[in-house]
Amino acid sequence: MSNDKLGISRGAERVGNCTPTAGKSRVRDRIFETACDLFYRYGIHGVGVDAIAAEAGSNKMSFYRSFASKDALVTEYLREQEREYWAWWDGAVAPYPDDPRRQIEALFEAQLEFANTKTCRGCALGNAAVEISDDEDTLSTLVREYKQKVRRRLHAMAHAMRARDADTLGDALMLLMDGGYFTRLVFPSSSGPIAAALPAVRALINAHLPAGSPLRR
Amino acid sequence: MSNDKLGISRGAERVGNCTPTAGKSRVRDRIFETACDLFYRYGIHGVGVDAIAAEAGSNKMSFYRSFASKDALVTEYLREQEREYWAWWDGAVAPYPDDPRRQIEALFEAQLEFANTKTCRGCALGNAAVEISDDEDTLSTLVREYKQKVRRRLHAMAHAMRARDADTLGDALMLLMDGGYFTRLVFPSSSGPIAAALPAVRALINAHLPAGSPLRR
DNA sequence: GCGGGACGTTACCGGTCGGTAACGTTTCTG
DNA sequence: CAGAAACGTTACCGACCGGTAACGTCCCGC
Repeated sequence: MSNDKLGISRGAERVGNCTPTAGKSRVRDRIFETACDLFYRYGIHGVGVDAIAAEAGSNKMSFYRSFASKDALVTEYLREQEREYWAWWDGAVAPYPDDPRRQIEALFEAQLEFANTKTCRGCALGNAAVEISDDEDTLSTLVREYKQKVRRRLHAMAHAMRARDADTLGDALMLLMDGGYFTRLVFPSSSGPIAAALPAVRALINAHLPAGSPLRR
Repeated sequence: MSNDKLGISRGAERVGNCTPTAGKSRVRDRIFETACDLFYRYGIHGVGVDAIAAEAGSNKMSFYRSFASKDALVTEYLREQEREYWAWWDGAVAPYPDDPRRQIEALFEAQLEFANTKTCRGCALGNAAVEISDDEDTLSTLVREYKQKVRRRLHAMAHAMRARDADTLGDALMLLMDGGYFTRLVFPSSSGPIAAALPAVRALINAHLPAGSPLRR
């Protein structure tokens, strides 16, 4: 009777010999994924470690064997969100190398697509900025540096287009993007103002390109 | 027989036979103002009733003599924020009746001015949307109706300008405005992207006005 | 088969949360 | 002046918070 009838079905991914560095604790990953999900849905202050561990099918003690504190988990959560965000960004931009205008449009197209998903609750890092106070140093600097990086990237893309007032254009793009995330919290799917981002982006870019630019459309 | 126990006096209106000591700082008002300040600065979930009462120089018991629950206080806080917001809006718009374009620009000028204040922490109602979950019905509907009203007003102003694609223009303005509030949480004073809102607004309006419109600038 | 690491379980800690009871004290007013 | 609001103070409640100790159990690699 090798039939495993336990309620919690462990994955069958335990194949062959496990490399000592790869077979890290499985509970930790489950807890972390659950934490990311709950933090994004209910906010950092709205979820306790007990709820996280329970939702992951574990318990608080196992949680504290994998994470030094809730704060450490939150930090890791924010870092993971940033990592995924840049992967998403690069993925949206990759099909159009050397075409900064198309890249920007692709970014806002991808954002609209994301806003259409049911699980979308705006920008995780931006939402964290609302919850955390300025005196929480490690968290707030993490969020601030993320936002600064977004800004720099948009500035760089505007410059690559040879736009006049490129920084101002980049800032305006950032306002449209963050405004989309912000309004998405209230307006379901893409029925809200976020649908107007892409046409606004196109109009703004045209307004910042010289009359004879080949990028005008 | 009818002994009025727990008579919620509710008597906030000093109208009528006004006693000469009108305007005495009632505890309820002090608590409420303190709560509004703390909620705005540290978030709704970040402040407890004990801290509110203490900061107002009172105590928890007196708090619960004036408010049925923390939830009731939060509801009143959001309503007050909305009231102040529309007063601010009307004040910014009032100098330019029958000039919708100038009204919109005045709104964004006022927003930039507000962003320059030290106490600015973005949009109170919008921040609340991040903190509260969708299943908190009264709060979330309050915020949603507020945002819908903002959207309708911007649509109306865009229509009043005889803009083509007026709703899209109004939505884009909303994105710029909310993006300004959102980014202000991270970028201090008006050194952030919010400074680019006004030029973007002007460019977008021009792009939505017919070639011969007298409102083009 | 044996040791050890990963994991579950229970109990507990001090603190804070929203909320209440009972009782004094001040202050205004009829 | 007397009464009654309005307000302050202390103590308490159950629940939950982040975090820890001790112990039991399983399972894997040697």
